[in-house]
Amino acid sequence: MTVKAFISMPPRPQGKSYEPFQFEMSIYRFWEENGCFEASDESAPGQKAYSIMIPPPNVTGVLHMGHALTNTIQDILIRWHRMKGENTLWLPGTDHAGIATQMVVEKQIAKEGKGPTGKPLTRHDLGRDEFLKRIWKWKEENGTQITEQLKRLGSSLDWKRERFTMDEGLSHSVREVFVRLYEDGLIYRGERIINWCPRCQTALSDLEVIPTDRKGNLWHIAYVIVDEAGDRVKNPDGSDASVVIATTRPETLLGDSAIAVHPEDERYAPLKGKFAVVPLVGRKIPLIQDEYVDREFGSGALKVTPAHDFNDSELGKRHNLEIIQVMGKDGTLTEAAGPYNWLKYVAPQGKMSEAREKILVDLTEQGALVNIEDHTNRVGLCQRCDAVAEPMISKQWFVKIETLAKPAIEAVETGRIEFVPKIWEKTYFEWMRNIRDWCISRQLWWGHQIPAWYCDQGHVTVSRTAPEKCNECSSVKLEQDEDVLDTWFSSALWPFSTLGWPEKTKALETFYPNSVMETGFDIIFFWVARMIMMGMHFMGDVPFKKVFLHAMVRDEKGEKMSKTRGNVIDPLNVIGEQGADPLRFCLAAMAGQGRDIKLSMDRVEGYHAFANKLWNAVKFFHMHFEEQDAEGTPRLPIPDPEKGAGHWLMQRDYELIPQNQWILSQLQDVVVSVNAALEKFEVNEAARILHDFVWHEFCDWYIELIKLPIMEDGPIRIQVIYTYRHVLEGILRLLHPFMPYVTEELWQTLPWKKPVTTTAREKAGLAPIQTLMLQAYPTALQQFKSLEAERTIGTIKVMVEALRNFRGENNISARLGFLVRYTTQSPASDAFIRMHDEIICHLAKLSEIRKIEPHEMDPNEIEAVIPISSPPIELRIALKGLVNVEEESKRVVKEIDRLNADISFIDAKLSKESFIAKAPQTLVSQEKGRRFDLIKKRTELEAQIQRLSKLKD
RNA sequence: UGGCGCGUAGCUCAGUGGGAGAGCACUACCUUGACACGGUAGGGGUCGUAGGUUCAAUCCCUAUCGCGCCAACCA
Repeated sequence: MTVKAFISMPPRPQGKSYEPFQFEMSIYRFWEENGCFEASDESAPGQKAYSIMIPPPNVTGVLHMGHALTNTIQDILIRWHRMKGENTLWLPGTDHAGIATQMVVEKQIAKEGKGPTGKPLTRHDLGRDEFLKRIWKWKEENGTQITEQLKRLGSSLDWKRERFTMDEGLSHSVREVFVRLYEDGLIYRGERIINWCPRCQTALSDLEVIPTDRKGNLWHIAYVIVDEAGDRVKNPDGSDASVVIATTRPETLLGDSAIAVHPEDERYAPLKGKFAVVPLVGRKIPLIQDEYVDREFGSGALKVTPAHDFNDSELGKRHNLEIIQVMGKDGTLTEAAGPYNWLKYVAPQGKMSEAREKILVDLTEQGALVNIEDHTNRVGLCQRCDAVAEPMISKQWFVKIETLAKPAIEAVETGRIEFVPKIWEKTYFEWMRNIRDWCISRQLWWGHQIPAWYCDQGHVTVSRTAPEKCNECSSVKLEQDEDVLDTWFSSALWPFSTLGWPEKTKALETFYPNSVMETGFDIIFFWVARMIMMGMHFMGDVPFKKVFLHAMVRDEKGEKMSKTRGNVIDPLNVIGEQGADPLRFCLAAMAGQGRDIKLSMDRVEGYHAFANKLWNAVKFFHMHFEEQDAEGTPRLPIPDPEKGAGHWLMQRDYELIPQNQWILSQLQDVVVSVNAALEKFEVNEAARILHDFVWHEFCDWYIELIKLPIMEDGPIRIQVIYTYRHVLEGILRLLHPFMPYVTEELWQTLPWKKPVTTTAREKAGLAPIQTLMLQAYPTALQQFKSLEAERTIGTIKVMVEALRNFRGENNISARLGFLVRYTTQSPASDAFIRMHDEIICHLAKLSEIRKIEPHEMDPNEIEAVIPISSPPIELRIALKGLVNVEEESKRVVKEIDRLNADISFIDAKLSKESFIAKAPQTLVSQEKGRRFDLIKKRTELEAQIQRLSKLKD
């Protein structure tokens, strides 16, 4: 087998600073061309498989912040697992998005010309086949936009496995599922009340209707009461009896088939068995009694319109009422509306419909309209077009959900599927336990056409392929159902249809169940629940083991970003300005569980600065590693540590200088906590730990700590270079899932890179490749843990910080080095300073630090005294010519104030007997020890104040 | 109506039953040989309010206010 070499990255000189646009695109190409994203259908022996299916974005989609967040989180998980050596699959794809896509193309053709009636062209003018061709064409031309944008973000998706919900394979899965569910009696066709969008002209599922508060009116309308024979019923006072009902939709009265009152409502007791007359149409309808009616609302009487209201429909069934369909599918009233036929019942927001207006005028004329109130009520809006969706009786296909829901509920109850954060399980159960049948047919053309055929006798034949004759009567005059399936029907199959189901593929065996489903909580019902139901039913196993639900990205005001609101922050603009890595890191850092993300550009900029910081830390390495003398020869050649710098260091960890031991020790803690955080999906915690380590430990302290030793000639320099190199490797690997581009770019510049491979590469006969993205994710090396070095560097930090505080508070120029003398009675402390005097001087910018014995001290010299408790040392700085006594007094007073506050706080605690008695003993003695140190420090500072004040006199 | 979440520095957000943290912004000093996209020092919060549990509460419990989300059959 010939082994193909990898396509190497074009060499690039390292720029002065972090400029992401210089390299992001070419790095992505480098990864993709070399097949770095590809998973293997079969894992190697002993190798774990890890898989995530992308929540397929709409083909019509444009990358928004929600996509950016979800894909960043998924990419972090995927890259982390891939680096852990697992056979990792992240499968890309897009969703055909029925209504959305159809609408886009309909708008397009409407602009193109006029139809035969002179109106803009519609899909009906083109015909089904032609229209579908147009959509496919649109899809070929525009459907890659979103995937290109995902690439820009750095998403390491296995593009060779990209799927589309209407591609051949997935369409095959859809038909298979439909037919099997039909055969199992879990899909049926029936006439039921559904939501209808008069603008989209299709049925909608319950979920696709958004309940929205709208200001409107409550119209009170009087219905005359008659008896069986049609004669008017009189009140006791002799007047005509009537019932007043309140409605928000007066036009529906045309379809009334009863008036309902509460059975125990005494006001209406005399009217039992009587009838009401619907105004305008004069229909006689029964007065019924039902406990559903709320006596407190309005007059306590309710008009019942079974054809156009979900509750009324239930009432209608219970009381066997007539169903009168007065609202047509086209947005106008039907023949059943009599004289009002053809009037429009749809209206733009804020306006009254033609039908309603006419009916109100007529009601007023007849004197039936007795009162009008302002009233805010909730109307259902079509999720796609915002039109008011009307409940309507219609013949549609439904999925019988109860049977499917049961195992899906159990899967979560038993913990076979775990929601993260767990809080969402409650939401899931709540919905699943009250779930209603799912209306899956849509009166659209773009989608999976329902595999049901009708013969001229009206028989139904459901089949995987076009049948030749009717199953029942063998008629050959067959026509396929014109409707298509709800887009979510095909999405529900995504975890297995994408892997080749119903074929028993190797990929399916390897990657089902998926490891994680990462998505937004807003589609738990639309998608997550349905995937679980379908997965349990068809695969007999959960579709995924974990559901990780991320927060919602909102704008700076905390409002939901949406196209209609026009408050969308375009991630591509952010990437263009700041780079993909800063955006990713920001989203990761803000993805705390249980809180919405208000995106702040300031923070993205902050992470840009972070990337730049990292960039410069690598630049510093190169500067020293490649240092040359005047003739251009390397200052000191550093040999390649054949088995890696880490191995080299491990061999002689006991002889490393404390700076090196310290940073290696700290790195182990970071490795442990980052892995632990990722395990718990706490990407924000992992990001925080890495940011703080890189900036505040590695850059702020380590680099400063080794600036002197790295200049030395000889073994110390080599050991520093190796340590630096090793820690840099660790940082870049740890950070890679979060900031893939900059870490790869920087890693490529480093010496001693080792090529690596994957199962997929091996099987494809590809050579190992030099890339950071496939290097092993760091695991802790306990041997590098050194508490002693941590103590040493910790002590140095304390002293340096005290001296810096002295300098800062006294406004001593950073360039002015001064002499510090110290006194101590502890030989160990003395030795400590002698050992680390160079570092201390360098970090605190001192000219010198030297011991002074008490008898050598000049009693007339005015000194600042800085007491350090551990090690027990007093640092002394001659003030003359350095600082003004008043300034220093102020600093010391401030310090004493702080100490006093601390001491009284501790005293308050220690003086309480209950504390001594009940608090843990370790805490009590710890507090006592602290008090002792603080008092000692204070005594010294007070003496200092005494001396300073004497001087002022 | 029910369920849930949030309320911590000017802003955006971490966090914890034992003296409140970061980034940005702010003040002062520093263009120091990685980095001014930087460094050092500093200012700034009674952790929404009121009770309770506890030796100890920003954290746990209860109530309350404010904001937001979700699910609902009040026409």
